[in-house]
Amino acid sequence: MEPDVFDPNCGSREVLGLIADKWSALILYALQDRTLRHAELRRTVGGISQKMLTQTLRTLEADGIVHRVALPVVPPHVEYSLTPLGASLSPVLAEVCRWAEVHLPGVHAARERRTER
Amino acid sequence: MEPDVFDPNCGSREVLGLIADKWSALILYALQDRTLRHAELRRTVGGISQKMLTQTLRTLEADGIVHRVALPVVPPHVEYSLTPLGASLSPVLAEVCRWAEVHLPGVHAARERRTER
DNA sequence: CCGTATCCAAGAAGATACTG
DNA sequence: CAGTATCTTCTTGGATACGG
Repeated sequence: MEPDVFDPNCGSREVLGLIADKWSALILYALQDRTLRHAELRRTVGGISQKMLTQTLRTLEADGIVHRVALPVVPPHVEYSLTPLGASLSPVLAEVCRWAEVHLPGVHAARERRTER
Repeated sequence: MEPDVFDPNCGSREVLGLIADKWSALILYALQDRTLRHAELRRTVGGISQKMLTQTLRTLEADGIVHRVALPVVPPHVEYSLTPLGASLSPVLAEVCRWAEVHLPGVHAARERRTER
């Protein structure tokens, strides 16, 4: 039985949903090859609210993508890093982010071609 | 001025949003290196409604990712294919889809480790 | 065959305030 | 510092019916 993202009943569809949200890709991109604390992540990923950061991190953690370490000190010190599974996904999403950065002019050009009609 | 997906005011953020929806990645994946008609696309991408298919195609078209050709015949015959811009994005998203298919077991395993506690 | 229009439900996401 | 809780707003997406 082969996984098939085109099959709506296949679990890989949910996995796709994992990254088809507003923040996951950015967080994974930020965490590739480094460990960041909660506040650092929040500063890196511009515009994310604390709620969405925590929420997204929890989901990624539950799916084995992100590893969370809470040091029992006061004030709290929590570190986030990628699991091996996350490390395998990160470069793929980083590619998507890079594509967005590189082809931004192309998309803008296309949008303007539309509006000038 | 360099594009930066971490900057909430940078246009590349919108571009990311382009693909951070439920269907774009699947449609792009389905269209890589082939032309499909509306109904064929709908059959290929399992579970998509006609509304979401049309809506997503329109957005992709406006952003210069998908090319639409409507042949003036009765009954209508409409073909969708990728533009060069779309062709540059397609392999990146295909990677994401393939990752989802390949690492599905890993994600499931992580989820089960959680629930057994 | 392909597309549009409308209505409706569910969930995403932001703002704010509060706790160990 | 990190996280939770609650409330409200907005968007997404599905169902359905109709039109060229």
